[in-house]
Amino acid sequence: MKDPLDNLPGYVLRRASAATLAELNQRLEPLKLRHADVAFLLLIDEEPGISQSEAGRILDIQRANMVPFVSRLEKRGLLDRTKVDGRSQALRLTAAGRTKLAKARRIIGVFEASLMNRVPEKMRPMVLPILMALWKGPES
Amino acid sequence: MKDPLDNLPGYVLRRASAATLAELNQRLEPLKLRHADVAFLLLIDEEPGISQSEAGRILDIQRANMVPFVSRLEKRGLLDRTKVDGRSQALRLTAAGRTKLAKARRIIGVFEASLMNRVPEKMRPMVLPILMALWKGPES
DNA sequence: TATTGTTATACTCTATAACTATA
DNA sequence: TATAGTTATAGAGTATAACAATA
Repeated sequence: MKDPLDNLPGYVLRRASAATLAELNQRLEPLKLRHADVAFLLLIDEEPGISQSEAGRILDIQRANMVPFVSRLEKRGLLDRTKVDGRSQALRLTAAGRTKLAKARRIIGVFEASLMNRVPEKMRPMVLPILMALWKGPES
Repeated sequence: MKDPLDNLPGYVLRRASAATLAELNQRLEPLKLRHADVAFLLLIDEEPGISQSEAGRILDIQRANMVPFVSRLEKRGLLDRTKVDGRSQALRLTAAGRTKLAKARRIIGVFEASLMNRVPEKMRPMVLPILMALWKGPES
């Protein structure tokens, strides 16, 4: 039976997100990482020394939820924390974290290419602009 | 600070979905409905007498998770179940369910229009095809 | 044998409130 | 006063396994 909600962009957006997320998590399973882990590692790699709160703001993860998130990755030896003042801590990848991230990058690369590949070639340049517009609105 | 993941379609897809979902749930809050409730009511309205399992297959909700989902809406008087054979039950909207859905439809309409509105006009015809392609791949 | 509805359960993700120590 | 990190907790949402009744 055809899904009668297929003409609602909001609904299709959600289904597309859920389906592709599940696929990505499956691809990352050999590394024992989830999609959110990789996003976080990518962010730390690009902004070494970033604080936990700032990372949470960028990734839209609440301060409270960052705590177990960070400490799990720290326990696995993928990142470390160094106090920068009495409150903040600077997050940096360890060598193991960088090695892990390099592997994750390859998986992400294949995954993102596969995503683009299912879109007809003519429309590919519109994918990112459209998704950004849906996310953040017309400006920005 | 700019989000350094903004060039990854998969990541932006997830953020766009999460942001718009949260917005839709907020718009639906006065009706005490969640986005999944409305999708379900829309489906029953278009396929009256559909079974619980079949609805779950279409909406990608597991049989086991349909149980509390359906019974909550039934307790609120929005739908009813009638046995069609010893196993299956036909789902149908009640009068109250149709009234509620009519209100939800107006909210959905405004929401979907607002979604399209944040996309530059030239790209709007591509929104649904691109999202469908990301969801289900090139064929279909 | 396969399917429907069901129960029980667990895990992830997300949300809120409150506390502490620092700035 | 505002912020960073933390604790505790609760609520969605989602996943699996197993069972009884029925097809």
